[in-house]
Amino acid sequence: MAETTEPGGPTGPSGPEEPTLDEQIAAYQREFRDLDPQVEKVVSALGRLNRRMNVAYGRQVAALGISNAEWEVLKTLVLAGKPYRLGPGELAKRLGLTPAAMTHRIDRMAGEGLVTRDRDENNRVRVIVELTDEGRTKWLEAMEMATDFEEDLLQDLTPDERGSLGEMLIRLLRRVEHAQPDAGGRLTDLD
Amino acid sequence: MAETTEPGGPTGPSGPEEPTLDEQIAAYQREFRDLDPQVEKVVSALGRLNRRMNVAYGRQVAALGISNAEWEVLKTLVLAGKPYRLGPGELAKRLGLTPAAMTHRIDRMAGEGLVTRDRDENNRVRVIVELTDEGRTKWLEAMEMATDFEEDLLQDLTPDERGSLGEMLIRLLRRVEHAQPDAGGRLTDLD
DNA sequence: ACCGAAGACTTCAACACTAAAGTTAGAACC
DNA sequence: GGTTCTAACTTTAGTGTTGAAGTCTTCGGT
Repeated sequence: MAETTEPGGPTGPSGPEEPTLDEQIAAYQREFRDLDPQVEKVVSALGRLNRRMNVAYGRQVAALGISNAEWEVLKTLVLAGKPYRLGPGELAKRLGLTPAAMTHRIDRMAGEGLVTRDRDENNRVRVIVELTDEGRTKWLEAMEMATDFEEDLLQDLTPDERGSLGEMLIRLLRRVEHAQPDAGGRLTDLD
Repeated sequence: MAETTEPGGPTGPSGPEEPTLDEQIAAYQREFRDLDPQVEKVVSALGRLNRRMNVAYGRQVAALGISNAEWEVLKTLVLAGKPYRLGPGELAKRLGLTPAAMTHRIDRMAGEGLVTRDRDENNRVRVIVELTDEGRTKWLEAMEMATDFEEDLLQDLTPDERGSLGEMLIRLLRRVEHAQPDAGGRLTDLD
């Protein structure tokens, strides 16, 4: 409830509250002098936004009976274009996973009928993972939900604002990609 | 030189390449008509940017001998303000973890001397996790690296641009928070 | 052709997280 | 004052991921 944390009385049965974004920035400034609040605002908002969005995506695809992880695989295969085929190694690289994790994920998805796993005829070392029709249908359903959600998310922004937001994000992206040439980028952690 | 099954001829010795952001959007438009490229640009850039940033953060804190996950805990405790104390349950809620995961994470961090774990004197059901001096020092070191990185990241943006970027992100954040009142927001998946 | 080396995936052991059941201290009630 | 309820944390079982070792196909030298 909208009650400020009252120190002193044994009033509050509830603990401390999660800080809002502004409170968080104020707290950092208190604890760490050398901080540009404008920079921190952008970075913190980016982080929070992405976390919330991932939670939202996760819930949506869960309604289709697939996990966020599986959806990522479907997206990657579709992005590869027809005939929607990639090897486990390539998939792993694009998804930022180890080959071992990829093997297991493909196992699962093949068991669910979302993809097939076959050896390459011409080179029997290689394995080919291919999207099934069912997998493509799932992708399409997820994509429809996702785009609806994304449209709604950006609803408050004018076309001009959308354009300049996208342009600025891409500039940031370029900068981080230039500084970090993707050398074995494992995601140590989640968000 | 067994070429990968590549439609379009023996183009190159290397396999298919990871799509750039523009290629990705073009591919989605090819596969999925009902797509606003401007929206997709914003969303895709957001996702990629966050992924790269997390990899970067992970590498930086790894240099200090801690994981990204541990850094999150340190940040949360510092944000709580002096005397840098929170219960496992509250920590779990703020980090989006289950209490079980929190127990184990605290175990580890207590073993490393980053936090202490004690029972509350007044209420022996509760446990208090408190940042140690060493933990606070780690946080400070990580914070210095992080802010340097963030300053560098935003270097190409003018102060006006930074302001409007932050403002727009906060608008998006509000929208997603309004739509999703954080009802048990578990991160089903990472990225 | 044969043998060694490299590449691509899989298997194995260890670790981290989730969901659900279990434990224990404090509160509420009669 | 004892029984039951609730809250806060821990333990257990199962899933998913990493890093390292293992397997099997293909390539390159002699």
